[in-house]
Amino acid sequence: MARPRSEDKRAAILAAAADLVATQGLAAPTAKIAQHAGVAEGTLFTYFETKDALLNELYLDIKADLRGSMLAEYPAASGLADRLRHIWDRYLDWGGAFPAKRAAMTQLGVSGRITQSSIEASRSASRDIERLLQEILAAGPLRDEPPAFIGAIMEGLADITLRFMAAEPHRANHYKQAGFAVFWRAVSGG
Amino acid sequence: MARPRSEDKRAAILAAAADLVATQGLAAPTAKIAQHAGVAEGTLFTYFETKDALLNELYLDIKADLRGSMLAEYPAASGLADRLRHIWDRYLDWGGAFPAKRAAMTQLGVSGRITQSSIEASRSASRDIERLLQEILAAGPLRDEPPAFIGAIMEGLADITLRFMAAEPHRANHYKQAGFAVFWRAVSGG
Amino acid sequence: MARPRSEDKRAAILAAAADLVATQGLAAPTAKIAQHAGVAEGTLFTYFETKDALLNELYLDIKADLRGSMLAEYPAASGLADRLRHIWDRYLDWGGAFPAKRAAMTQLGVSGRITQSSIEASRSASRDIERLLQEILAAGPLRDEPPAFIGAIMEGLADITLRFMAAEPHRANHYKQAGFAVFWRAVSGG
Amino acid sequence: MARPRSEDKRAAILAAAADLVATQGLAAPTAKIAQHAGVAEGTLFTYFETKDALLNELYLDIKADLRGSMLAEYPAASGLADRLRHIWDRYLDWGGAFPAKRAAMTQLGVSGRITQSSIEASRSASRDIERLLQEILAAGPLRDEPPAFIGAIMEGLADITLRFMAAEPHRANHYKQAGFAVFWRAVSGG
DNA sequence: AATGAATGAGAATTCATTCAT
DNA sequence: AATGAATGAATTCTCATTCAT
Repeated sequence: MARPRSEDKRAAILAAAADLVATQGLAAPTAKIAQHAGVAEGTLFTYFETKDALLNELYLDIKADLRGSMLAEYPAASGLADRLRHIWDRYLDWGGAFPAKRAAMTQLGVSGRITQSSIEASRSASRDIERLLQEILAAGPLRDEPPAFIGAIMEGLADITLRFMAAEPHRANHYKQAGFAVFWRAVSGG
Repeated sequence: MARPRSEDKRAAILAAAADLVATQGLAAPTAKIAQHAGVAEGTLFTYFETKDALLNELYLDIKADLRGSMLAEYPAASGLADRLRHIWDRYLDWGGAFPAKRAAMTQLGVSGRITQSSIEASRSASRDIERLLQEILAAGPLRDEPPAFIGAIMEGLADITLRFMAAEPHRANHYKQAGFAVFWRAVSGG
Repeated sequence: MARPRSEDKRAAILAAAADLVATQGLAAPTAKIAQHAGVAEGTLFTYFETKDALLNELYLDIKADLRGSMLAEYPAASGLADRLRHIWDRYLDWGGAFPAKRAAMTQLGVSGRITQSSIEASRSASRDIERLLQEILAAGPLRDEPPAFIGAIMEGLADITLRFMAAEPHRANHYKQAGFAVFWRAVSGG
Repeated sequence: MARPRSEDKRAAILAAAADLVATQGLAAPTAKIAQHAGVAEGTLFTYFETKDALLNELYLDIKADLRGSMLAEYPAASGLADRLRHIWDRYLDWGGAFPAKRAAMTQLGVSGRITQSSIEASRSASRDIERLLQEILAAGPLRDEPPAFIGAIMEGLADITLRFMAAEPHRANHYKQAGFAVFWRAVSGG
């Protein structure tokens, strides 16, 4: 089992899962996911051994996608605030561009169905970003906190910001700025 | 004339629901909730018309509980930082004391099964606290943001802090302080 | 148990049962019947030991009611056709006046929940009418058939007639006549 | 490519449903129907979306079966009485041969769970027979009544006849004749 | 490998009946 | 006697997973 042949199908199933988990939560039936992906019910299980396996792979997939977005065109040579701003903006842009992925990520995050090892895996792949954050903030008040704490704060503030951006689209830009200002103050000390 | 409905049973069902939703998510079966509460399966439905009704009432109940905790012994006469600190501490103490309620609240919050009217109801009951926050922060950089935004930031940062407190209990106190410091900087500008 | 005190309540329960059985079939919940009758759920069971007992008593009650209607003002001294017509008219008038009773009677009749002894009881009480029919028809082609057969034919034709009267109210009178003509030909031989 | 849906299973489920509805009424559980049909509980729902859908298809199925029986070997060239007698006999033979189907048909007919569109569908398929009846009876006293009225009369008298045939099997033949005589008089006027 | 029918263990409710008040 | 809360078996339907084709 689990001997995928077509990478396309695998991707289609993951995308369908993201969409349905976003809109219907974890209760989204595998049958619907398969249908949405354009494959047969049974096919889903040749790509993912169980529904939980699918959810875990979806989690890793989305996290990797987000990471990729944040690191693309990273201005390594710019100043501290610019680099932080780059990461922030990329996070929010990604969240705005792929609301289903973001919503699915939230669902999965609190679901209790993501295994410890998936969490570790994602976290260790995020080490880059955390190191970045840590380095950026080495001079600030959070210099002695674990990078995961700083990462969580960014994620949390970004999520809230995205929520308000979505709720009041015409003020999206305002919230994007305001959110960053909050984050910047929180981590830089002013 | 007949047996009156028992407030105890209602409370037991809500408590059981909080526990099970916290550990197993929204998929927690009503049968298990009833059993956990020490009543028959059918009894649950004499107190709550449907599972969704139960979840909504649980949501309101938990929110009200948290509000009560935050406002108890509120030091209305103290200075700004003290009052903010009171709210923060109460939030975290409550979260530490009732981890199941907190976890259930998170699950319910992202579940999509809480009706708009439940959210409104809870929000309007929270107006007090939001007004408080807003008043406290009237001089700071967030003075022009909607109180809900400020409330969400507090909630978000408090949740993250609680997560780290739970993960590293021996450093709980450290995180409580550090979290408040982050919050304070975020909203006060220094 | 089953020691009724108020004849009114008993009657109210029977009436409510007739209404609900007519509209919702035998699946009509006892709780709804009780509510409709203005008594508590439990009260129903002090008047009728079980739901089946209620249904059987309802059956007998309706049958007795119908019998009463058919025999009232019976023109014993008139000619054959007049007497038959009287019975026919009374049946249809009753069915038109109490559609719920008639519908309930139909439901109960095919339900398989009316005991043999209820059926006997009702039949033996109908002996009067059957004897009447038999006597009336003593000269006709059905003179050697069991009275129950003749009774069933009348009931069957009357039910069909009522159905068409209900479906086309403006032609109700026409069907009443036409139905009788059919019945008369069937049993009198022309 | 996968196992095709089996017409046999579908038929087995319908047959099981007919049997159980005949003996236990509409309350017959889907679980028992499935078991009786030799399939898993869930399988029933791959062939029929809901229990109501099953009941409706059962209704249509039985009606079609009966229609087929009545029209087989129809002696189109014979005289009026012969043709009518053919239809009558076929109806009674069918009812005697498939008592479960007949009983189920009765239950379904009064259940209120057959949709208007099922009734229409069946009725329009019966148009042939009704036209036949009407044509046959064109010269009689019912020539101006709607064919549905005539059809209902035949059905009603046939059902009663079947009931008496079943109750007194040794006189079955007698009732079959007597019933037809009643019908013939009723519709032909002599 | 792909399909979708088959499976049966649950899930949320309902409801006749009992029983404490 | 009257009430209506309490009970738990029974019901319809869903869904992850398996398996014949």
